[in-house]
Amino acid sequence: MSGRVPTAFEMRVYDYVRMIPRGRVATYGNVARAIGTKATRAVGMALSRNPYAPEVPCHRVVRADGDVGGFNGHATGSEPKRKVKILLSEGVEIGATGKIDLSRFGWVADQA
DNA sequence: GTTGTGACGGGTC
DNA sequence: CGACCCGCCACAA
Repeated sequence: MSGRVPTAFEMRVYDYVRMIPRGRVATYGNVARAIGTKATRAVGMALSRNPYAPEVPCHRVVRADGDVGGFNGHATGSEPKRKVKILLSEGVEIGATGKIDLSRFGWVADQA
């Protein structure tokens, strides 16, 4: 199994993402800001390494544009975005382009 | 210790 | 509108 131990930074990301409620989504920049950093990319990197899946709902973390991001973004034609389906299952509305209305589903820890 | 890259964001051309 | 660039922090080689 993985001999790699998650760093404190990654733990902050997981801890925040883990408490995202169902039917809501947070943006990378939002998470980065919430844990006290500006590295939106580092947040994505931590989620890519997400050893706590599916406990940590990485699919609930989307881009600031409302796009699902790159965790499954190679859905060309016949292969639908798996994470998108999960989000739809959780009650998140997604446009035909795969965009999410952050003004409605965008979640912030401050509201928790 | 240095270099490059990354599941990003925002600004500019 | 889309394409391009820069900057951000963290991590792997």
